[in-house]
Formats: sequence, C-alpha cells, structure tokens
Amino acid sequence: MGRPTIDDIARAAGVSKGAVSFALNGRPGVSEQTRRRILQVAEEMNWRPHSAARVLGGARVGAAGLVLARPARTIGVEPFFAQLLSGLQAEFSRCATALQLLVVEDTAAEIEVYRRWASEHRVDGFVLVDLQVRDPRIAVLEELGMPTVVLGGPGRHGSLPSVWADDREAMLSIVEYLAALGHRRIAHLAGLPAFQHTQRRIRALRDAARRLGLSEAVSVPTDFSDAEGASATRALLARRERPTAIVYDSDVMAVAGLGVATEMGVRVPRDLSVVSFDDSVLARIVHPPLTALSRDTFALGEQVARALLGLLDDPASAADLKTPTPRLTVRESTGSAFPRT
Amino acid sequence: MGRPTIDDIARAAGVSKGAVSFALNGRPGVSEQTRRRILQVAEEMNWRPHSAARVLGGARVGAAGLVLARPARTIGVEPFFAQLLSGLQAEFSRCATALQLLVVEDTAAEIEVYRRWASEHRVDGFVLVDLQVRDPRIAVLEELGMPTVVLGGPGRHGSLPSVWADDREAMLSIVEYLAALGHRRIAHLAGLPAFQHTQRRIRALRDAARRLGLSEAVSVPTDFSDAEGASATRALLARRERPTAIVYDSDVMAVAGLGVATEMGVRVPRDLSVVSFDDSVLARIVHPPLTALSRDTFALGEQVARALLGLLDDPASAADLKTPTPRLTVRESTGSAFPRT
DNA sequence: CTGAAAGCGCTTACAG
DNA sequence: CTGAAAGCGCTTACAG
Repeated sequence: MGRPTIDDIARAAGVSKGAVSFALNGRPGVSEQTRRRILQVAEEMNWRPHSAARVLGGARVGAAGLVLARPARTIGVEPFFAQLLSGLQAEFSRCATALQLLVVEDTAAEIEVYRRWASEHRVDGFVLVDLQVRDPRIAVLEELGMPTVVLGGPGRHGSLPSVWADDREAMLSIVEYLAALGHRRIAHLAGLPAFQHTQRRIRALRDAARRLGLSEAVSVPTDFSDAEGASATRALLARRERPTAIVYDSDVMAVAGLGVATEMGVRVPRDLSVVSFDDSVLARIVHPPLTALSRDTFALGEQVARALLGLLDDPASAADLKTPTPRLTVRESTGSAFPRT
Repeated sequence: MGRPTIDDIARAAGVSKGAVSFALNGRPGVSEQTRRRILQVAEEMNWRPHSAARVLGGARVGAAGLVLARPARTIGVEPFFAQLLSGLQAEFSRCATALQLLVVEDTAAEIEVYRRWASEHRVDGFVLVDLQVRDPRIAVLEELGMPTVVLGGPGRHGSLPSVWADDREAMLSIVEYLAALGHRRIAHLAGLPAFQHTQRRIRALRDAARRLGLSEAVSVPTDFSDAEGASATRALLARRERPTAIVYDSDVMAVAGLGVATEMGVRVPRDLSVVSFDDSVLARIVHPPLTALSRDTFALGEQVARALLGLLDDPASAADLKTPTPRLTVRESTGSAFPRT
C-alpha cells in the first residue's frame, strides 16, 4: 500500500475525515480521547500531509523564492553570496520553509520567474537581492502582491520592506582610517555600476575625499570578477603616480589584486595598503591577511529570512530593518603611507 | 479579480473545463479552431496553472531536493560545493525544475527530511552527496523509492545510480608527477575520514608510495576547514624531516597551508611543493598560483542534474556515469625537490 | 462533540 | 469532437 491518506486513518480509527483533520491540526472539535487515538493511528501508519492538497486548500506553500540574474558560473565564486545563502537557509529551515533557488540570465527572465512562481503558487514570498539603480523588479513584485523582502540600502524600493546595512558609513570608516595612516591617493575598485550599493560606495568615497582633502580618490567600476580585479589593479599600479591604498568592493577582487601586487614587486603593506569591503575566509587565509570590513553575512541572511517569515505571518508588519554597520577588521595588509624604513 | 482558473477561461471561451485542459496541454480532443480560441483567451487572461492542483492530480512537482548535513556556516566556504550547486541549478532550471535546498545538523536529521519530503510530495527526486563509508542514507532512499542520483565513487551505493569521477586515478597522477620531480617525502592533508572519497585518496596515495618507493607518504585527516589545514601544515613543517611536497584535499586548505608556509619562511616551490586536489578561482589568484587538479565542477553538477532528470523521465534508465578523470594543471607552486640554486 | 458535504484547481476516463 | 462527472487529499463551514 502506498502513502496513507486521512481517509485511511479515519477508517482505521473509526471516525470521519473531518475529525482526523481536526485532531491532526490541533483544532477543537474532537474529544481529547478521540484525538489521542487518531494521533496514535496516524503515527503508526506513518502519515504525513500531502503538501499539494493543503496548498490547494489555501495553506502556505512552505517555500521562499530566491531568483538571481547572474551568470550561473559566478555564483560559486562569491563568498558573500554563499554566506548569505547559508544564513537564509538556516533561518528558513528552522521554520520548515524551503528555499527555492533559481539562476537566470537577465533581469527580464528574472521578472518572468516572479510572475510564474507567483501565479503557480510555488512560493509564499520572495527575497530580492542585487538592487539596481532604477530597479524594474520593484514595481512587478508590488503588482503581484507577493510578500517580498529586499536586501539593499535605505529607501528606493517602493513599498517593499528592506533589510540593509549602512554602506556609506562603512566606506567612510575605511577612508578615514586610511587617511589617518597618511594615505592621500586612494583608489576604489568598485563593483557593477548598475547596483545601488556600488553607487552609494562611490559617492561616499567622493564625499570623504573632499572632506578629508585627499589628493586623489578614483573609483574604477568592474564586474566583480577576479579577472577585472587583477587587470584594473595592474593598470593602477603601472601609473607614474600610483595610489598608496586600494579599496576593493569584494574579497575575490582584493585577493586577485594582492596577487598582482606581489607579481609586480609592489610590497603590501609597505608600498601599498589593501582593504577589502568583504571579509571571509578568503581574506584571512592569504598572506598577508587582509584588512577587511567585517559584517556577519550569515546573520544578515538569517535576518532577511526572519523578516520574510514575519511578513508572511503578518503582512502589516512590513518595516525596514537596519543592521549594524560593518566594522573594519585591521590585519596586516594596511599600514602607514610613509613607512620609516 | 484574483488569478483566473480554467473555469474562468471555459466560461469566457464558451466551452467546458475539460476542453480547456485539453487545449492547454496540447492533447487531442478539441478542434484546432477551438484550441486556438482557448489559447488566446488564456493568454489574454494571463492564465497559469496552479501547480498544487496539478500535483494533486499526480503530476510531477517540478523540484529536486538537495539536503546537506554540514554546519550551515561552512557551506559558503567551499568553492567546490558552490560550483556544484551552480551546475545543478543551471541544468535543472533549463528543465523548469527548481532546486530545493536544505542544510541540517546531522545525518539523522537529513534522513528525516528525505522521509518528510518524499511523503509530502515536495520534490520529485533527490541528489545525494558527501557519500560516507557505510552510508545509512542509501537504504532509506531505496526504501522510499524516490528517484535519486548519487554523486560519488564507483560502487557502494546500493541500487542508486551514480555520477562519479575517478579519485584514485587523480591521486595517482599527482603522486607520479611529484615523484618525477624528485619528491620522496610527500604529505597528504586529507578531508573527513568518514567520506568514501577521502578513503579512496588515502589508499591511492599509499599504493602509489609503495610502487614508487617513496620514503614517506603520510595522510593526515582533517575536517576540511582552513583552521585545520593551517595547523596541520604548521605541524608538518615543524618536523625535523619535513615533507618536500604537500597535497591538499581542498583548495581552501591549500591556500591556508600556503599562508602558513609563507609565515614560517618556507619558500614555495623552492622548499615546498604545494598541490591542491581542487581547482577554483582561489587556487588561481593566490601567489604563487597553485598547481591543482582541474575538474569542471560546474559541468559535474550539470551532469548529476541531467542524470536525475533522465531518471524521472524513465526510471529504467538508471546507470552509473563516469566523468572524465580530472587533469593536473601545473602552475607555480610545484617544482623540483632538488632546486639547483 | 461528531458526521456528511462542498470546495480548492486541475486532469482524465467515460458518455454522448 | 465535446460535455458532464469523478477524483487527487486535504480543510472547513454547516447540520445534527
């Protein structure tokens, strides 16, 4: 015999389907004695609910959707993203919610998936990441009326609640630290310029540079890849007047940049200070270990998941949540701009 | 008005629900003209099937399950795993199949999830990874009768089909290469001893050592973490007679080991050759770049997904699939055991 | 406290 | 070629 249904249990326990349903769901409507008998029979027959039947009746699916428009091969490369995924996953699984993951080619395809999953009732809500400057996904998700939590900066995401960290403050703290070490020519290897957080970091650097009177503060956009991180570093270090410090928007780029410096005979931190905007095992295990902005990306993922779960329980609970501003962990890749020796 | 159902379409098109279903699914039973009209109405009303209703009727869920028993925080660390996930995901999404991901504490919890997802009809099949020496999960999955593809070595997985690469051949090729460079004392920083592939690599090293007459070939088990990779390397390099080459079972450990060597003033490759059993961006971007075993992990993930999709279409198609043996990519971290200078 | 019935949205034999 | 009906497994008002 296949999987038992509540019909089987009802028959075995000598009650109606309705009674079984009440007992199994802990609702009033059956006597304590009957409830116990039913539960025992269900246990013995190893019954589990058929999720599709419940969903058809209007229950929650028990799944959250995460759709990413990136080249599939690059997903495995970014420690930030992997950590985020772990955190999301940890919190969701605590609440018996699965994470449905899909990687697509571009934003148009991503939007199509939102539409499809929403109308097919595949997920209960979405997590939106990689917020763009004029993000077309916001309006679509609002229109679909699906509970959605945005991982991104302050404002700029319509009526959708967000969980965010203060990138601007973070960048300011890096630049102030470097300026205090005497650095006056600072370069910034930024990520994709279409991302909101990239723009915020670029603006923060520019503002800090003006305020602190730096002689040079240039932001170079990249695609976040180690290849562009390396080539842009090479170009910067080949200049007559090269920067004495470089801030990298990701640890993969920072490590690639460190490799280029070593290859070109530029000593870190003696000739060049290196700071990574992301901390991870990568930043710790290279030599010298990298000064990096430490944020608990795993915890961030957990918070995003918790926000979405809260939204599912109570749609009125939508609110923006600011997470602690990342702190700078100083390791051996940064030093004075004027070493004594 | 909410999402349209086939009832709405039937009414709008002036036909029965059955006719709509036939038209939408491309089955015979409606005239070409009626079909076109129905499809047009469905398009206009922006109809999509409710997946739960289809599943309840016996259709495929359109999801594959991947359950991992690892500390959630470590998932983000391993490039191998992240690449595998990308590959799985890429192939599944091509066939409109979602990947349902769950990370649990231990094997017991993992087994419980298999039982639950199977009886709740949450997924159509499973991908099984991290094969253990006496793996209790095999019997459970066989009993559940769920289509499952194992990512692992040859044999040792009951009746479940597998996709595997030849770890033994791979290890032999590394040791032969090192021996040809004159190395006679080779250490191996292995992974978790409970894993089948760890055991296979350890045995391969031992066999090769005997055949090639190496004076030392020790395998040190670890938990795959950068911390143990570093501490075990430190212990090995502190010996009076230290190895002239170390083979690391993962790139994270190899990079950590490289850092330790630098820190201890052991020059790579002059004093120590370093080989990683995993290749990734990590191995490429450190300095010196690491000689590593290159396998296309992304493609491996794609193949596993394809195997599972094939199994869903035709349960009789179960067969083991051997993937190409990984090749050694020689970079700058390996050299002669007797450098001239 | 319990039972019989309708309904969620789709598919599919079965009559016409 | 088309329509009316039953069924997938569960939940939930509605009578008793």
